[in-house]
Amino acid sequence: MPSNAEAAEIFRGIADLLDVMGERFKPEAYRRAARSVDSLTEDLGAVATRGELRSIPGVGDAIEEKLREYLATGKIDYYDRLRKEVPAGVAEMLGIPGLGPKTARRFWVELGIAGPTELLTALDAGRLVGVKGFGEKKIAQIRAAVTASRASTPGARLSIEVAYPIAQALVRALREGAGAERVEVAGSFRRGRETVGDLDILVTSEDPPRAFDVFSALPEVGEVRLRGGTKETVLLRNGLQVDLRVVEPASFGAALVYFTGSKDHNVQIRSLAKDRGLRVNEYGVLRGEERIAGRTEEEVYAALGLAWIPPEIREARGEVEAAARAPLPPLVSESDLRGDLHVHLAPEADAAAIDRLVVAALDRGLSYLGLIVEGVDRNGTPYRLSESARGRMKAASSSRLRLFSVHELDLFSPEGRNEPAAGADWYVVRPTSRSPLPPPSAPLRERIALVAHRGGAGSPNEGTLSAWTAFARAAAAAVEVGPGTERLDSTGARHAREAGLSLALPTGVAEGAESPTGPVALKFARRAGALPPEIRNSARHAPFSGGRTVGGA
DNA sequence: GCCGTTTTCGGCCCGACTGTTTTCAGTCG
Repeated sequence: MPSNAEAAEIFRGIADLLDVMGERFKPEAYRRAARSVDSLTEDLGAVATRGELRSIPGVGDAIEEKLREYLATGKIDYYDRLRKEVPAGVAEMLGIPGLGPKTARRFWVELGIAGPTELLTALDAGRLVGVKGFGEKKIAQIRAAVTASRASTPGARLSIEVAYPIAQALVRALREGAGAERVEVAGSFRRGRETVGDLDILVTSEDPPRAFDVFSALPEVGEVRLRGGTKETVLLRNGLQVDLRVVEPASFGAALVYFTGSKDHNVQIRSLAKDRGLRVNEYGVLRGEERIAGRTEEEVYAALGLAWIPPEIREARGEVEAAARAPLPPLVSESDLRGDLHVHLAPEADAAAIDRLVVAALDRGLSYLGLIVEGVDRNGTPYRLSESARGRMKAASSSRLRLFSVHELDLFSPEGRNEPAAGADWYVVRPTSRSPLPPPSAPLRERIALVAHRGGAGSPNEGTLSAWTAFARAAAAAVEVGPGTERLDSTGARHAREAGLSLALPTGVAEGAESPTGPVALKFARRAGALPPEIRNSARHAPFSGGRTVGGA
């Protein structure tokens, strides 16, 4: 069964092998194609059927040919031939930090070292001593790296909702302790990718060494990997790598653009700059030696003739062309949200918990909440909100904040409930089987607030996603976006938008001020390019009432 | 191998950091 992920994986394998063989530009070409294939919202097979493989960024004649071969046969002959030329272990050595293609090739060709295991043996036998370019420190460094990469799993990425509180804590500590005026987390974290490989933090500071000292002394920090005049790299105790860079205020915007990426986005704006006789680097936009922009991101984009581009969509998917034509329409932001359709409280939540929730919701400027009073929890155990909490709901509901009761229904479960029970204002439904999903009954359809995904671990595959969005369309219901396996990630959200569905965003209001749920859900929706009118719980839509959708999409 | 309203051929981001070096190569992001 061919899959987009497998095709991308093969391309990355080809890139690694070409790297070792000393090719200059082909490896990047294959990696670019791999990234594009990974970010598709539909199966390659469907794209191929329409004859549109060439429209995928980074796919030209040669790679289109290889994609067709892969779809037809499940493999790519070119890859198999490369693998015969280069031992698997040689490419594997690229995974060792600090060891790149040049070194891997030298080990293989000059010393006959064909993998991490042989490398370790060679190190123990002292075979690297006296080899040109390998001094004492370099040898020690390689030994440490090869040992460490065997112990840990290199390249492991952390989910953004796990990284979120860590990033918040580091930012707070830098603001308070290091005298840093501006502190910003850049990189894929800022772009709102589902996972982050490391954190890139930018600060402005009069005294970089002090900022580094304060940072290295934080309890989260395990070891300092390297420290220069402007950059420090540390490894947190949990294994996450964090880069801290000190930037002057006049360059802060340029540095933020540069380190936010994505790589493909940066390449695109650089080549645009070049066309205009300009140069872009992390210090600014330069005409000759003169810096014409750099303090803010807006300034940097403006100097290139572009409107400011939100970080979440900087993926070289047409956003640069759009920003060259006109200002981009504002993506959904926190201030657009008017309510939450799907609030979970613990089963033991009492009347006081309702009161706390009301305060939190009013603090955030929300005007309605849909509270789950009955449903099924993640383990399939029936869930029911306590009597005292349910009793308090009526009294606590006011014209400033309306509280609605919501039933969660597992559709097409063995018990097979596809009919609304009495006593709920609206319903959150979770399709539990794959296609074909029969559409909901008419009385239920009227009162579905949103559809939540019920998947196993990881993102749903395209088949599941399609069946699920088809069901949501039949129900005229919004689909929920955000972290966790019961919601759509940004790729799923993009798919849903393309299918014409509106989205529902959790606010995390019941989870406390530190909860990553709301901010992460927002990033996912923005990454999918969602505008306020497409969000069911934005100001553009009134809440459900009397069993009817008001202003629904 | 990809890409182009200034190119169908000749480019392809560029600077920090480290280590091994007498001026630079490799790696990384």
